[in-house]
Amino acid sequence: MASQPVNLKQLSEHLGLSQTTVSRALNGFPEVSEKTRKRVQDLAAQLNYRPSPSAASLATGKTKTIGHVIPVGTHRMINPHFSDFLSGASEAYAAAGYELLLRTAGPGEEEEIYRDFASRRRVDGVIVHGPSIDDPRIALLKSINMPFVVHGRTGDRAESYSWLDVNNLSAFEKGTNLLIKAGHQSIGLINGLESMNFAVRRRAGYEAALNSNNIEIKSAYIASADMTEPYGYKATLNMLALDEPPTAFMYASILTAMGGLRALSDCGLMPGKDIAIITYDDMLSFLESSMGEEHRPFFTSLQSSIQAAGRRAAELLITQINQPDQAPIQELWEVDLILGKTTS
Amino acid sequence: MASQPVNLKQLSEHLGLSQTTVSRALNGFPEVSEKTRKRVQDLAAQLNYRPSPSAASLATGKTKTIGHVIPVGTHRMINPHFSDFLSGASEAYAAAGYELLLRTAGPGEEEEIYRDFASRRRVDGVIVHGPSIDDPRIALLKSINMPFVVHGRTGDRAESYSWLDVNNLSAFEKGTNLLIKAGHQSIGLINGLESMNFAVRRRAGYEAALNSNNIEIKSAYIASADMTEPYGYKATLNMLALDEPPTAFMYASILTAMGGLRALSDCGLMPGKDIAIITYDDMLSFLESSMGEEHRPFFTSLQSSIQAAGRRAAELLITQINQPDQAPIQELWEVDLILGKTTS
DNA sequence: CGCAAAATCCAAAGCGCTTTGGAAAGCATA
DNA sequence: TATGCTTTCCAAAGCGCTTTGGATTTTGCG
Repeated sequence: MASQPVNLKQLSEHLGLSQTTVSRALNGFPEVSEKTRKRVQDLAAQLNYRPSPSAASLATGKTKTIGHVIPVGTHRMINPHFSDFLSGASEAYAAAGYELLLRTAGPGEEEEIYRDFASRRRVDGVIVHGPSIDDPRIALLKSINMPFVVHGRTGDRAESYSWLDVNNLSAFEKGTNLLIKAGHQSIGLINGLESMNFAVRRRAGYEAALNSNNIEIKSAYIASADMTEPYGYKATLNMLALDEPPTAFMYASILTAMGGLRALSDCGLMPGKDIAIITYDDMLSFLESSMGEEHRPFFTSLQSSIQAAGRRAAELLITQINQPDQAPIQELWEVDLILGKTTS
Repeated sequence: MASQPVNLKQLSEHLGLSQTTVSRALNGFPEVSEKTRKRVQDLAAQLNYRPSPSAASLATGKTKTIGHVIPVGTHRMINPHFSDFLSGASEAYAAAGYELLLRTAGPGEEEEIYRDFASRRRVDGVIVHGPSIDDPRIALLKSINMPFVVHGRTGDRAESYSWLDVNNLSAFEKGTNLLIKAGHQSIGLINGLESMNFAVRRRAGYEAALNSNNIEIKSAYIASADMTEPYGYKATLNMLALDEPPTAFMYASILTAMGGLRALSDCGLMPGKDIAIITYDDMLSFLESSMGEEHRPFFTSLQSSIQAAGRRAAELLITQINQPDQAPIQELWEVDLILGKTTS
């Protein structure tokens, strides 16, 4: 069944047709009759003919490939948030006949990789991960004319390119307000890295809620770093050691929240009783539904699926590649507040 | 500086040389003088010339691309273990001028993807992830003549293909023996999915240790599932609810071990005091060194870097692609037992 | 039936690279 | 100076597709 690969020439000879006609039949051109199209498709399927991507892309200039450049820092760590995003994106690519090229980039390597992609025409477009406050990649990609969609967005001129983001500000404002309404006045924020745009917006939401309730913002209650479990653990321990420790915590990721849990356990504190916790939850699949039990999730959380975001961002990029003159598309997703056991 | 892309023809015209000579100069062929080679390289760098991958692969039949097909199950979850493996592999590819093509495969989709890769000549080779007990992919890849390296291995005839694996059996035997020497007779095993080859070997190591110490193997002390946090939590809770609960636990992954920690905390048990814990640790980068504090790691663990495994597997595959007639290579890595705080 | 228009199909020219089979130039030797 | 080897370079033929411009056949209609 899975015989030797067949090329267009051989296929067309089998059919007694020209390569032109066969190519057009398979690519859905109108100038070929339905009868011959059917005949071509059938034999193509039977001989297991598949067009060579190199030849097709040489002829068309399109690669049907999307590049993902994931930042890995010095320790070459791929944050698990990316894997779920990739999983979603990869699903959308498969559905549209695209493929995903993955590169990891240490600090400062990204620009060179994008230039490389562009000058070799290696990919048709890229997804920009983890935009910083005013990310230089945007200008670069525009200048080299490479289609892109940003997951997240940068500070200003966000209308000039396509992005997909969650409403981080309103999410954290919502969460903080819930804690305040429950009577908390001292709320710790275990934020992500504040050179990242999303972290800045989350902090802004947190501060907006405090301000509108006339609660003083204390820098001792705010931590910022890469969202790992150990960081969550240490930052929580540090704040609990303050003279006036927070009575509630907001976490920027479920990973750091899990570290926080470990810290509470060390201190003999019960989440939901002694300390309230709200965490942002990207719905990382390997943790399942917020580590939920049957009916009630464990964490009270602000949740939005990063996998769904990956899927949608991929779709946006593909439409943009196919319709280059179309105006940039922006999508802002609202975030759900889900009540769990970590707030009373 | 980053001007419009230049092709070979233009470059050779600039130099007053033929395309042949320029191509050979850049690809290190001996029949071109060092003087002209230098001249070619300089101008190529100056004009930012980069050969088109599609054209090169059409001409050579090589794609300089490696495929990774990661199983994602029904919920399309990419286990974070894969991300670290990918990160390591991607580093090796970059160093060797290769690139990484990522596909996710739901249940039963893998075979079709491999066939697709082969008939379209999309990649030069693939890495096989998560081999099951007697994995059909091995035979398939051999039959379609696709170079591959397996991360892990299958049951038998493992000498007939290239793989890189850790010594799961000796690791779990070592760990279990440590617990037995510390006086534990009831040891729970929170294993991975036992359709996976590595999980079978881990269980075999665990049972070997029990057997050689004349301890009865109780099926109630053994759990098996995909290695997620919630599974670790539930399985631990279940065993703790037994009439004679285990006094020690072995976990197949640090993710499940974290779930176990949460279960212990629910039951008011202190790891390292009331209950001993050893976990297999893939050194997932986002959890840092076994969630270690300053000098002493938290978990007592069997550790082996999955990122390093990714790097090495990639290297093995590349050598195999370049030397196709060479005998298959196998590498078995021993696993270190690191003492932490979770065993007294 | 005859003719223009529409429907089908095709030959051949690229796309940008590698590689085969020579040709021309440089060199030492006799 | 002529001879035979190297050295150094080149023209041209692919690799497998898409696409332009044109040829051929079929159809519609008076």
